[in-house]
Amino acid sequence: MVDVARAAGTSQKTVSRVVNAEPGVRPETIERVQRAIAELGFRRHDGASHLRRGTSTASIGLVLEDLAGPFYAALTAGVERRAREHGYLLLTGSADGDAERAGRLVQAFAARRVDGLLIAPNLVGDEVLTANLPPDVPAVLLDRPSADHGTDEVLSDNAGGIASAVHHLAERGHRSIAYLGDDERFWTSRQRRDGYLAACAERGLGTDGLVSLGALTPERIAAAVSGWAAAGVTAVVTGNNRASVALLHHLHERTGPRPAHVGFDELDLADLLDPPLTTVAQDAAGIGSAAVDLLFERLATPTLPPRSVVVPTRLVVRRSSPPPDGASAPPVRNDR
Amino acid sequence: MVDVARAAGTSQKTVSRVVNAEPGVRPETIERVQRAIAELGFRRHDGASHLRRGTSTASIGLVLEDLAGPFYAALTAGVERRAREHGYLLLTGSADGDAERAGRLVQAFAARRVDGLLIAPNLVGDEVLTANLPPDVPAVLLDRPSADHGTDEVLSDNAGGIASAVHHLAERGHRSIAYLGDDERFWTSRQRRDGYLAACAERGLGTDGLVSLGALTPERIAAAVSGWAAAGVTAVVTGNNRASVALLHHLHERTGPRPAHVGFDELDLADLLDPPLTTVAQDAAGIGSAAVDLLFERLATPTLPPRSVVVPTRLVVRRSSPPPDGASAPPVRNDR
DNA sequence: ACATCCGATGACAACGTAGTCATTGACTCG
DNA sequence: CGAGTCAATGACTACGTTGTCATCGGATGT
Repeated sequence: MVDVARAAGTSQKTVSRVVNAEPGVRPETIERVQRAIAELGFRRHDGASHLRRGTSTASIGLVLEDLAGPFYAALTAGVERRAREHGYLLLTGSADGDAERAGRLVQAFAARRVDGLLIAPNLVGDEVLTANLPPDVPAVLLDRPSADHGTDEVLSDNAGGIASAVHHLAERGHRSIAYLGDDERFWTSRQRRDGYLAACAERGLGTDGLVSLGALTPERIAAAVSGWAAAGVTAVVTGNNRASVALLHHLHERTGPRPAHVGFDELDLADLLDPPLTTVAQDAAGIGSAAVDLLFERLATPTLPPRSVVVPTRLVVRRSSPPPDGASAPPVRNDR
Repeated sequence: MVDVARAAGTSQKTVSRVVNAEPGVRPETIERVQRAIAELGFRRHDGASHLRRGTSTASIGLVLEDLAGPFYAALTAGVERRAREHGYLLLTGSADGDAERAGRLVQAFAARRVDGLLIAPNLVGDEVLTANLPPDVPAVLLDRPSADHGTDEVLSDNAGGIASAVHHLAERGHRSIAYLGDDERFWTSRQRRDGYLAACAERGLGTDGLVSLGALTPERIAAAVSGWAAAGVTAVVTGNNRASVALLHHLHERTGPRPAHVGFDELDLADLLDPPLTTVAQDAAGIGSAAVDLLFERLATPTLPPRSVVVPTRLVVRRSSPPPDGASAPPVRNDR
């Protein structure tokens, strides 16, 4: 600004006025200053401006597990869109399963004076995570609960989504429904398993020996599926898209009767599979924008009590979930 | 720092020394200062530090078309990982097809004094884009060429990738190979079409009436495919994953002989489709990390001439690209 | 005992910007 | 014609930090 002022023959303060479109500058002065700005290629230093004004940086930090997954990508897109609507910029970082890395990201974001943090890595333990959250920066947890519900959180309706899958299958006549979940370290994994158990209990369906949680190795899946077949299982619910894909791979490589299948998480090509996969679609972008909304509300009113938002899921019925052999025809369409 | 200094009974400068681990502070003083820091929850203001030091902000800005797509998500993950390895933070924003929005993002990033820009939106016209690039911030274009090659760029081997698809099909005995591409506004769309034309010419294959570029509406695809069938086409190459999916949908909903099909861009579930789709896989993460590498090289040596990096593609042969009827049958490999 | 040196520390300025307040000069009004 | 008003502008300072240089007290050497 000093250079511009010299070029325009004014003071630095007048340049500041022109840059910020403050009133009280003669039109011809504005003109001179703007010409000097254009000539010198001047651009205001936002950091210095924020420092002097004491205003916020108009930015938020998003910590993810891994940007490349479809769920996190859609979530990030939702966050970014809503943030941009408010004129905020988005800083992103992935923890990649490393709690220390997540902590460093949080520290780095806080040091940059982001206005708020959105925290989504689901591999990092609750204790580690909440212990590392700076107390002076508003944070919203995404797709994971706050340890003591002392922080705003946005969750998918995991239990309800799984329940909708179970009810859908039960209504089509399935009486023995199994659950294939991912590693128990994931909170969502445990949560969905519990949703499955609750829905089955509500329906009076047995679940003994029908739950398999753990790493999604081909061996484990083969063992689980063959055990279930022997036990008369006619339908399987998978707890996330990695489990769905793993089960699909298994079924793809083996012959024999195919259980009905509903997968949690939408798959991009679900309707091009054979058969098209019935899924419980999560609204990842909705989770992201809801989190940004919570954050802005807290920025406006810091005294708000911690809130928890549950984003509904949507059951997308396709053809992988027909009634079991011998059952009556389902309402929507009749397969096999 | 002033508050910390008061609490620790030192000067603010000594706090600065402790915070930056500068030598020449008595251990007990360090101890006192650190206790005060912990008590007050002090955290250094990185913005002020950068301002005073005159150093860079250790951040880069990434402008995308749309974060939610798998290509951009993988690209972003590659960028973020490499940036983090250098201790840099990543600012992201989506243009969503709006050139003005892309321009605003660039301006906002530049005002935040990012050290460099990575520009990937492929819907924004070259002229608009390059006109809006600030001359004083190093930029790398991703997956799109620089108008006059005056800027560093990282491109996928579009022509080579398409050529590998054409050669693969030709070697399996196809003599009439069609090309289904996305809207001609996309540079990659034109580029890949040209790659197809060149490869066919090299093989002596005709292409008259075998090229269809445009919006991927069901009507257009149906018209193109039925025309091609009449013309004796036995294989189709699709120019991006949206085209692949569109063609798959069309083939899925219709009966009759199925042309061999190779799709540009990997699909997550390509191997679960029926038949599993042969694809030309792009290394999106590789494009991202290569772009970051180019950027850091330019930051180190600003006088470097503009460079262009081409990231190779990889042909993933699956079962959707068998020889035409009448040729010998390949089980999994076996050509022609 | 005195000069010297050195480790530890603090005072001050400056990075680029914007808020506060004073100054200037032209203009209006009685 | 003098006082008052007002628009336009600039001088100065502070935001939180770090580089430079000065200061201070004690230990060392002769």
